[in-house]
Amino acid sequence: MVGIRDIAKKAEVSISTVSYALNNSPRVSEATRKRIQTIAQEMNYIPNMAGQNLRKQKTDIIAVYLSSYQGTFYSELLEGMNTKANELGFDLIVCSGKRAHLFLPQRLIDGILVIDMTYTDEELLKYADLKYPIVVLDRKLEHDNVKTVLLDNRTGSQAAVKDLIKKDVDKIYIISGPQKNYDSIERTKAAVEVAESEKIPYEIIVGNFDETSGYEAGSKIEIESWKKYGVFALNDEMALGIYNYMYENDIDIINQLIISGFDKNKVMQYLNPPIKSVYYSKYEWGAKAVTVLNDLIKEKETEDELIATYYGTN
Amino acid sequence: MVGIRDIAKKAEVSISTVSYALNNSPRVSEATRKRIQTIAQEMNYIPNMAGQNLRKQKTDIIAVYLSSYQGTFYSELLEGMNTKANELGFDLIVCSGKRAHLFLPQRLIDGILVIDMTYTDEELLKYADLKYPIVVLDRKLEHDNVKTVLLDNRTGSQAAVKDLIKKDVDKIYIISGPQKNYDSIERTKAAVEVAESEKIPYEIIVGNFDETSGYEAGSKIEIESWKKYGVFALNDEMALGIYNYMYENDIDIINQLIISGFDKNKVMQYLNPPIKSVYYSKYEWGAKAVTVLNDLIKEKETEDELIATYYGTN
DNA sequence: TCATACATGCGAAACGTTTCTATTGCAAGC
DNA sequence: GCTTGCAATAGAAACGTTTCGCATGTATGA
Repeated sequence: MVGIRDIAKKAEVSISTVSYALNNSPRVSEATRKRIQTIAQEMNYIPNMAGQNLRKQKTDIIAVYLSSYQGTFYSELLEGMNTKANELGFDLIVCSGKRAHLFLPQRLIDGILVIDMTYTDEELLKYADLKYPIVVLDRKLEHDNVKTVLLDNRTGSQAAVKDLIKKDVDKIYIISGPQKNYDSIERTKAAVEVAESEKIPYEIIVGNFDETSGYEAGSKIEIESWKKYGVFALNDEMALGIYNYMYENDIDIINQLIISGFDKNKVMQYLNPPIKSVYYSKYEWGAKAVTVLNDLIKEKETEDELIATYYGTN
Repeated sequence: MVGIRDIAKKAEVSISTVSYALNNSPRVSEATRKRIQTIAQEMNYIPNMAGQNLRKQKTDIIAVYLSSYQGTFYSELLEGMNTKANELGFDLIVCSGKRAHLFLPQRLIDGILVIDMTYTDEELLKYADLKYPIVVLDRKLEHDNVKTVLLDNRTGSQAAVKDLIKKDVDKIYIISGPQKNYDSIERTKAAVEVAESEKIPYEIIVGNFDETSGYEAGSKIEIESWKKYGVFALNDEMALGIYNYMYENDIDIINQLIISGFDKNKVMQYLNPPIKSVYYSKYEWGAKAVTVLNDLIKEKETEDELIATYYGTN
């Protein structure tokens, strides 16, 4: 392992000079800077992060905490985060599971992006009290050191329900996610508002955002043949479950029952008929979240953000 | 930030004693160990990784290098890796993009799992020369310090082609991936062997593992109405592209042309008709890779591994 | 000519741990 | 009672950097 010392020896200067040279500090002359840098190159010097981290008390690494790697859902989000993070001079690492949760207090990373409901609000607020920079994407949290970058669940949900109503459905089923889930609550609220203001009967069935719960929800929908139904599943996994149930039970998914989803998973467009879904740029979502986190870390003024959503097949 | 020093002061012992106590060393008495540990608890002490890493010259972190987060492909693989890594006392982080590539030489991590063709063989071998523990999942590499955990591409491919032949196809199209891609080469080889030994005409169309290239490959397949064709796409993305092309061009995907894929993506089963695909446990693949990496890090004897594949709709 | 300023470089401390070696005190063995 | 041995603890060095404060030498201005 060649270190800064070895370079100093070879270049016959002090280690501090080497450090300054390698960091392009104006405290060394142009000449020695160049000289040292080429020597470092020749010796294949690579700085030791542990040493740097210890001294600098920062790592320029930020992390996303995911509850699981499952699901196609995250890919685009992560791409957005990664690109923006690199742009801002950070490395992004992705972690899942409770072990990684020590990275932040252990100062291995400079900040976190949370989209993982297995972390409780209390836990996160505790970290926030300790001034660790945190951005959450999966809940609303009130704290000076925590920022939120959330979806505009309202607009998309409203559009979805209005679309169902336009198709002349007689009743709308809203298939919600877990009871305390922020997105689920918001989407439900917006959907209910539209249904009520348009005076369309509606019913809420509680699911938990996975496909099985959608399937089960499907079985709870009572279908009378002379009526037409709209089903607004609050995410696509559940929409898929409902689709499967209806398909297996020979329900006409165009004329008798219309399904709308949320998230615009790729699968939806391969279904026959395809299912409309609320969509938004996961890429932009991820990028925005990182931008806000960066502001937090650099102690710039920063605001909570809202990511726009749209509705359609697009 | 409460550190080991603060605890020492409070407990009125030396910092070395604190360190021993916190690490459950037998060098301190049971009594003081307990005493110090409760004090540490009370003070909310969390060890500083930078300090530990610097001193211990290791981090107990391993990383997966992915070329992108794109695609549902990785989810299960990562779950397998993560679970096994935690079991073995490691944290797993997921990195994508060229920036992260310094983590290893910078000693931020103890070893890497590579499934990212943007890293060249030379690059990896250079690291291997430096004794960094590396496991590759996407190529075959001959080096004492590099182990491979690969798919058994042969068995699955052979089964897929045999299945097509059993369906009485008159000709088989093999849609390959990138020319130098290890998996693609192996799958092609195995497929060709079967076709030749069974004396079925075949043709290879070069794709690049993405959906578009599959679509284009589809357009290159010349269909004569009195013949029946088998198409073996070397991954599911391309199979999907072909499916789309055929669907748009009204080709009968049951009687005129049969598509087989590789990887068993979730989407495949929602297609109508569903497409058969070669499958294998990505979870097991990931877990095995981590096991081998662990052996390498701990300098245990270890072997290259081969992950079994199967064929079907299951 | 002398004081001042500045460019350049050096030495040393610091970051928070772990772990080797040294010291102390006490019990056991003769 | 005196050595020996061991358990328990303390001291100090080390890991690899960065950065503060200081020293040196040279150029500048009056």
